[in-house]
Amino acid sequence: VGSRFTLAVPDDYLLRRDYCSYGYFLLEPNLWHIPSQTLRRVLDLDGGPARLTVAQPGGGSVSGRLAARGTPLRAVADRVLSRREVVQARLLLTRMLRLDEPAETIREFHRVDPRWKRSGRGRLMRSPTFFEDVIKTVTSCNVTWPSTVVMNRRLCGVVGRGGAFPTPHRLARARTATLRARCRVGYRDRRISDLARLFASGAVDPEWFEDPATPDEALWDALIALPGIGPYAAANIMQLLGRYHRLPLDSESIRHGKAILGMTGSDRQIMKRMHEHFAPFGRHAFRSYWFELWEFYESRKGPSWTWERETTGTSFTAAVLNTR
DNA sequence: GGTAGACCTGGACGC
DNA sequence: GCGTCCAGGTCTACC
Repeated sequence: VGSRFTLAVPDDYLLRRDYCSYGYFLLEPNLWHIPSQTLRRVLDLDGGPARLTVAQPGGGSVSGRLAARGTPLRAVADRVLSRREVVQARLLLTRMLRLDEPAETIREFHRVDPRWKRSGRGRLMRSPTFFEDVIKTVTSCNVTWPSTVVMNRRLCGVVGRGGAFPTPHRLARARTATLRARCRVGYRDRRISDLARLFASGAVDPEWFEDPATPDEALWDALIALPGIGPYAAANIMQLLGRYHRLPLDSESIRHGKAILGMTGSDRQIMKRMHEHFAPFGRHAFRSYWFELWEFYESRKGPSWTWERETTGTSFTAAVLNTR
């Protein structure tokens, strides 16, 4: 029997809705277990990898009830964790689930964009570490979703310890040829390797990037300077850091602008109009943009907490793209 | 300042 | 089956 611990959450927090809120929830080592409506994931802790299951009591129903909101989360590990490891696991889960984002911030978002007040959407999941967010973003650039799924599966299976996401040190030690041949990252091999070395050596200090006091512009410049990080990736990492002012616009945004918002013109013009369209939402712009996209996906695939990781990898983008 | 072409993988399509 | 084409951001070279 493994260790158990609880996690307090903000009063609006609903695990299935707030965890299944961004595509990374479908990427390994993350797994949303649909029958039990629980989050399962391996964390690489001080004493080695541990498989955690996180549930929200009362949140297991797939119906639309919001009764479980604010109920503390229960985490169970598959082995005994030291006190230090429990602290570590709490910090990682808190970052991933954004449990330290106050309910008041979400209420403010709903005042700015009332469309999401009813569902309560507003929180976005991310990775337990800044490093994983950066690498996952690189694996999502210039590929279709199924390739991103494969890259993350292989990185965890080939390089990560016990199926966990690789640490900077482990990834820095992996040969680029291994990343290319076995992890299927293609030409990203060198960039991923370089990023891992920057983190492992301390040249990139996650604390500086995570610090709310770091100015937006300085953050942007530092991100753009990283290998494999261009304007889209930098803007996406900014939102993962909780800075929602900038929109990471990609080919999906163009599709959305044309199909849903009825925009016309060249791709370049649509990009510009998208930025203008969401600018009034200010520091919540990305949330407004993202939940519009998410609502479109859910209109085709049902609620995100019913999406199968294994089939979504191949069918998801195809189904969405067929609407063009 | 902007932009053409290369980068790699996997899915779609035509034969 | 097998070959060809294409989607998808970043980077370099060049204007």
